[in-house]
Amino acid sequence: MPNGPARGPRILRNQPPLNADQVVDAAVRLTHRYGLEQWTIRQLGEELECWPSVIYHHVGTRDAVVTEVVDRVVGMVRPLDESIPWRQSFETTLGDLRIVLRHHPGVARWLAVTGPVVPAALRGIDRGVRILAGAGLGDEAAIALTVLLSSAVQLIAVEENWAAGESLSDIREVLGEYRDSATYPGLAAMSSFVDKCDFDALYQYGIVRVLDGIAERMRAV
Amino acid sequence: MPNGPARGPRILRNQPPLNADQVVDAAVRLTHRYGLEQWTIRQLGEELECWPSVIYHHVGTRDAVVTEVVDRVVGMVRPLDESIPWRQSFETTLGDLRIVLRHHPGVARWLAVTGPVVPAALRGIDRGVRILAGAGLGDEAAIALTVLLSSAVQLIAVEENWAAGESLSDIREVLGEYRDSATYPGLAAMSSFVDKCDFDALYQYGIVRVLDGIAERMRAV
DNA sequence: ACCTGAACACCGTTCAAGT
DNA sequence: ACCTGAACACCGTTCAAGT
Repeated sequence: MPNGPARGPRILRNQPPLNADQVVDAAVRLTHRYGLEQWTIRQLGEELECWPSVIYHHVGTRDAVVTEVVDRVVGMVRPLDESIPWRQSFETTLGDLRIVLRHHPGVARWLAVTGPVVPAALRGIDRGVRILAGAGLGDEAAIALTVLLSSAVQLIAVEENWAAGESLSDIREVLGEYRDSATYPGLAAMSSFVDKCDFDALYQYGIVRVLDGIAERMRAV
Repeated sequence: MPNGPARGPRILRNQPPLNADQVVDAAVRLTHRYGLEQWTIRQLGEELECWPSVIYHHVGTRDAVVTEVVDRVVGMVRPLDESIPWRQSFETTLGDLRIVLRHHPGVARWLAVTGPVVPAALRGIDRGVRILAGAGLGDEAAIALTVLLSSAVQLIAVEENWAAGESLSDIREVLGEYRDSATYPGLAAMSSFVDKCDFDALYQYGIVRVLDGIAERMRAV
């Protein structure tokens, strides 16, 4: 008998040929289940009941698969509405962005790190810049949208990370020691805030602060 | 003769024993040179002329070494000054933060992802919360500081990433195709903004927007 | 206490060979 | 065209053995 656990797929493919779409579909499923960086090419092969090399044949490297997954996920976000006031349009779409990204852990972090460089994001960026420019920001629209979007995905990434609590030094654990500290009242306040864990409020607060800053800038320009 | 390249350190240690500090020192050097996530335990062993297992003996896992590096780097940032107006104090320290983090690539991203959970950051957090609370934000100080800090490290991480241009789909390359697009004027504006690459301006703009938002909130509370 | 050196259980990726 | 299956060159980590 062969020793050790099976390395390849347990069931040999006796099925119609795979294509790139099916590979990315499976990768989106694994991302939903485990997170974008929590699955391996070998796991994806098991999900598809194929050898890892088949994935390379249809899509390419792991990075290429990941980029396709992000593109799919970003494509799920409802686009900005140009027929309503700029602020309301952004609040709606950014709220929807959070919902979609929370269903696909790790994608927010990827966007924060890599930037929104997938095809599905480009339409939204174009519209976002035009809306901000039209609302009075003019040439500053691009930089303002960059700040707004990177703040949004960063806040979602922070929230995912706090919720997971996977890191070596978990933030709640570290701050918990100062929960009732009289010598460090600031840390005590931060500790109780982190304990409450109100992520809706964190996201809302951050987005509103940036939007306020942008609105003020509109008045000044 | 032994085949293949040497796996272990080329020169055997004939030196005084190592300690944890020296291991972290070396890791800080490698971080400065290559970035926090660009060196391996084996490379660190070569830098120290020791076997990888020695690192585990003195410090622990790679994550533990990384956390120590981040602590050291955060400790280099000039602390918030409580004797000047809150806004000036933050602008100064956040400017210094950017300089320090840019000298140690990858640390900004680690802070963005993991949160400022290293000992060296706690004093700064305590002071930051107290300053904001005293300036009129009261109970909102903790959430506001969270938003401000996460925006700052995120903007620095973005800047490092754009400068490196390491990712599969480089942002300049992707946007470059729309540089003179008439059908996507928003993307054209974004492309020319990214091309200019004025990172000082990006950081400054983002920080000032968030500070403006916080200042407005102070007036409302 | 500190270091040696091999070994383990993973990775992503490549490639000649099969059908 | 698409899939097989082994192999390569890495990782982080562990551990018995040496001094």
